[in-house]
Amino acid sequence: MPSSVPNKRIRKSPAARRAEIVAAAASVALTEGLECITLRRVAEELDVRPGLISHYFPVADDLVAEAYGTAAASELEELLPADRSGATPTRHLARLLARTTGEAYDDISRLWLNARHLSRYRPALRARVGVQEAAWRDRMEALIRDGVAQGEFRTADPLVTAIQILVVLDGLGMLVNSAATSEDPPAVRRLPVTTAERELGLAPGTLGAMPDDSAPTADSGGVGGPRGAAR
Amino acid sequence: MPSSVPNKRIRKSPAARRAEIVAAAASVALTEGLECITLRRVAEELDVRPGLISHYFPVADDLVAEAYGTAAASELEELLPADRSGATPTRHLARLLARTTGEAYDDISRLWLNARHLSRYRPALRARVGVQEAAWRDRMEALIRDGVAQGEFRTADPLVTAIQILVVLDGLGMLVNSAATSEDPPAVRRLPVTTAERELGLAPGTLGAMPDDSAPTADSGGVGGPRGAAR
DNA sequence: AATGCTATTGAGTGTGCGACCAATAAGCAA
DNA sequence: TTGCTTATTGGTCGCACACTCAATAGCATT
Repeated sequence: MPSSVPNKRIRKSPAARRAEIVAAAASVALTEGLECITLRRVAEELDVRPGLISHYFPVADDLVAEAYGTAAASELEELLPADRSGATPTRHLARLLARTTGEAYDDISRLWLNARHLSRYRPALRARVGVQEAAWRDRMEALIRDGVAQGEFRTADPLVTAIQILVVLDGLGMLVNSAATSEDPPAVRRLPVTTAERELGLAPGTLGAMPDDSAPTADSGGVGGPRGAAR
Repeated sequence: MPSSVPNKRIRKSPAARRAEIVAAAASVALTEGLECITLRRVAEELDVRPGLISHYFPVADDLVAEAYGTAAASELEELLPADRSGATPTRHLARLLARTTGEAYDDISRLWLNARHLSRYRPALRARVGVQEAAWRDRMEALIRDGVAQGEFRTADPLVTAIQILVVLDGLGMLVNSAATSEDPPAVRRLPVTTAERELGLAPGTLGAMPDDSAPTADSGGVGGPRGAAR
C-alpha cells in the first residue's frame, strides 16, 4: 500500500475540495444508491476523515441533493445536449431512445427511481428532483418544437407529447430492479420508440429498428389502434 | 394514560399474532413507507416488545416483504377483482382507471415506488415485487382478453396492451412525490385513459369523462384543472 | 388447583449513522 | 524565515437499528 499509515494531510482550496466531494458522492449515488452517500462512505472514497465532509456539508442531506443534481444534470447533457447543431431532431430523438434502452442506462434508471422515492423523506432532494424533472421536460419539449418547426414531427402539443414519452421511459425504468426486465416481450422494450413515433406522426421504424418482421406474426403490422391526428 | 405502566401480557395464538404483525406492518408500509417497518415501530403499533416481532420474523427483511405482499395483493383485489361477474370489462377497466387517478391512490403509488426501489437492496422484497408484478399483469391481461372475447375491446396482443397500460400508470405514479403532480396539464393526468382507449380501439371518452370542453361550469364534474389548452 | 408448554418480556450486544468540537498543521503572506 | 488563517484531523456523543437469549407468565390441559 503506497498510502502510508500516518497519511499526510493534503490541503486543497475549498472550491476544489467541495467539487471533489460532490463528484465522489455522485459516483457513489450512481453505483450504490443515494442512501449510501454517508459521511463515512464519501470520506473513505476520498481518503479523508468524515469530519471534513461535515465541514463542507454541515447537513448531510444537502450533499445527497447536490450529488443527485450533478449526476442527473450531466446525464441530461449527455443524452439531450443543449447544443443540437450536430444533427436533425429526428436523429437526436432516435439517439436518445437508443441509449435509454441500453443496459448502460440502468444506473440512470436506478438513480431516478432512487431519487423519486427518497425525495419522499428529504425536502432538499425533492426540490432538486423537481428542478431536474423540469429540465428534462424543457429539453424534450424544445427538441420536439424544433422538429415540428422543421416539418419532421407533427403534434398538437409538444409539451404533452414530451411528457408522454418521458412517462413511458419512467414507467419502464421502474422495472429496472425487477428480474423480469429482460424477459419482457420485445414490443415492451420498444414502447418508448413506438410511443414517440405515433405521437409525432412518424413512420414506424423511423426512430429505431423494427423487430425482425420477416416471420408472419399477427401483431406487428397493425399500428395498434385507429390512426389519426395525435390527440 | 389508560394503558397502565406494568402492561399486562396478552397471549395469542401464533397464527393470530403473526397475522396481526403483518397487518400492522402493512399499515406502516402504506402510510410511512417500507423503511419505517422496524421492529420497534411495529412493536409500538401493537403495544408489545420488539423482541416479539423478532420471534415471529427472525429476519426483519422477511416481514417487510410480507407486509408489502399483503398490501399489494389486497389492493389488487380492490382494484381488479378476480370475480368480474358484476360488470362488463369496459366498466371494470373504467373503474380501475378512475380510482388510479384519484388522490386516494397516492399511497399505493408510493408503495410501489418504494418497493421497486428498495428491492434493489432486499432480495426477499424483490421476489415479492416480481410476484405482484406478475399478478397485476395477469389480471389486466385476463380483463382485456375478456373484453376482446366479448367484442368490447380490440387488440392484437392483450398482454402487451396490458403491460403498456400498466407502464403508463407506473410512469405517472413515479411522480407521486413531486410537487408538480397536481399542476400537470390535464392531458397528462388522462394519459392512462387515453392510452387504454387507443390501444383497445375504444371511442374517446369511453373509459373516462373527457375534460368538459363545452362549458366551464362549476358542476362537480370539473376534473380539477382549468380547462383549455394548457400552456 | 396444579402442571407444562411456549408466547412474551427485559436486558443486553454490536453496528452504523449524523453531528459536534477542540487540537493540529498546511501553505500563503508578510 | 516567521506568523496567521483555516483546512483538516481525531475523538466523542447520542441515537436507532437488528439480533440474541435467559427469565417470566399466560393459558390450556389435566
